[in-house]
Amino acid sequence: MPNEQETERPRTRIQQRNRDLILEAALEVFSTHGFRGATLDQIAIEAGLSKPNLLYYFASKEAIHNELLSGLMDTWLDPMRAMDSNGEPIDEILAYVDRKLEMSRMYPRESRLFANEIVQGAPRILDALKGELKQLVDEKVAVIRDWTSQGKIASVHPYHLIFSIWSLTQHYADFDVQVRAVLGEEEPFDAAPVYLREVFLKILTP
Amino acid sequence: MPNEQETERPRTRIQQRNRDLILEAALEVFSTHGFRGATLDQIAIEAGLSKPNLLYYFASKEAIHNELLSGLMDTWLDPMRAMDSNGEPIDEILAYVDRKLEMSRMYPRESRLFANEIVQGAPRILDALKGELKQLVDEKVAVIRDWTSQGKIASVHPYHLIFSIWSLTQHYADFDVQVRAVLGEEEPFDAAPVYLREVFLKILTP
DNA sequence: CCAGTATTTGACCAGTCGGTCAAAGTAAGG
DNA sequence: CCTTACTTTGACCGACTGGTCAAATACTGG
Repeated sequence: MPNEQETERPRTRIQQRNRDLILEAALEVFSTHGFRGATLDQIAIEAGLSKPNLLYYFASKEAIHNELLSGLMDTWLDPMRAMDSNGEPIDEILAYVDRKLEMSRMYPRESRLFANEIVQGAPRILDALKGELKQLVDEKVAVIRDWTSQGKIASVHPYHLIFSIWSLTQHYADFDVQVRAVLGEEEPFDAAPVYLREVFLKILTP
Repeated sequence: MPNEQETERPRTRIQQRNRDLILEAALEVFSTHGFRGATLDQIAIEAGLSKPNLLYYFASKEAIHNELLSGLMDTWLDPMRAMDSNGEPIDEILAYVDRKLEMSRMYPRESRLFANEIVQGAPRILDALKGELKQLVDEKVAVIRDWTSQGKIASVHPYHLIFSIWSLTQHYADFDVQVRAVLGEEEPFDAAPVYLREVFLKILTP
């Protein structure tokens, strides 16, 4: 049984392929219906496998969801980790905004998966938010405070600055339907990068 | 049968009270689990009524959800409607931001109800987004364009300006759990109004 | 080619889902 | 007080839920 030891990677090519198929399908379904709204049957159909076959590779519905979330958490925080405390402050933050927006454009389903989880109270990743996430944010906040005190960027509340970046970039993935409904034909991601760069430049310029 | 004609208001006090109880309970449940993740049994328990009794007042699960959404849509757009094209441009926009943020603080469940619906593809309110919402936004965008061309506010993409306002204000309701996890003890809504006012002042100042 | 292992699935299970219905209970007006 | 309309509910329905299991099938190394 391949799912007995969750920590080690699958061995065979079949296991690798099917786990990938399942996670891909699960991402699709979980991101559009939330955890409780998603069903194993849906995921099975989407993956082109039988339901018992899903449960041969993963112990439970929750196990699939957990795998997705924890696997994603790392990737998701990469753009923030890449902020360089030795770089030029404004450039570093603007580059972070760019990376984050690009992430939303490339991986909207991943963004919505997190959005669903957090909007619904984050019952399954609250620990990661209070731990891993908070730790990284605290670290970067210290860097931003440093930049502020050196007069390199305007004096803004560092935590809320970060919330702004998350909020504005993820909005284009999470609320994509609404944005498109309002814009009509116009493509959201055409003007968004330019607009956001402009906005954060104004916010950060001392 | 009180739910036969959906357009007219309930007559008796009992009907009024029970419909309110149900909608209140449904708001609680739908906003934390999304449409598919919510169950009638949960809503019934939350409302202190039996499940068949729910369905005596509302035709179906979807009818309850629809009633909530359409009832909310109006209230939700009020802060934007209140923008006065004859007022002082920057004041008007900043006041709109304030009202919107206050809305998120006072009615976080309503905000999450919409967030759930839209993140999940807005299958039940897409028409309202493309119609009512788009119309109102288009109207206000025209006003903003006017202000811009008069040099009263900085030249920013009006649609994306509005998306910013929605995004930043609703973030504090929809992602409340995450914001609190990162901030620790600090109360989000203490600094948020000040920060947002500061941000939009910078964005709008010509 | 064959034995042993990895993979797949049909049949099935108990619990829950949204929803129905007839019957019982309650309120109100004359 | 009694009729009539409104309200409530226990019992129930078929469909679906996450999950199990034994048997069947495919794959692999020797």
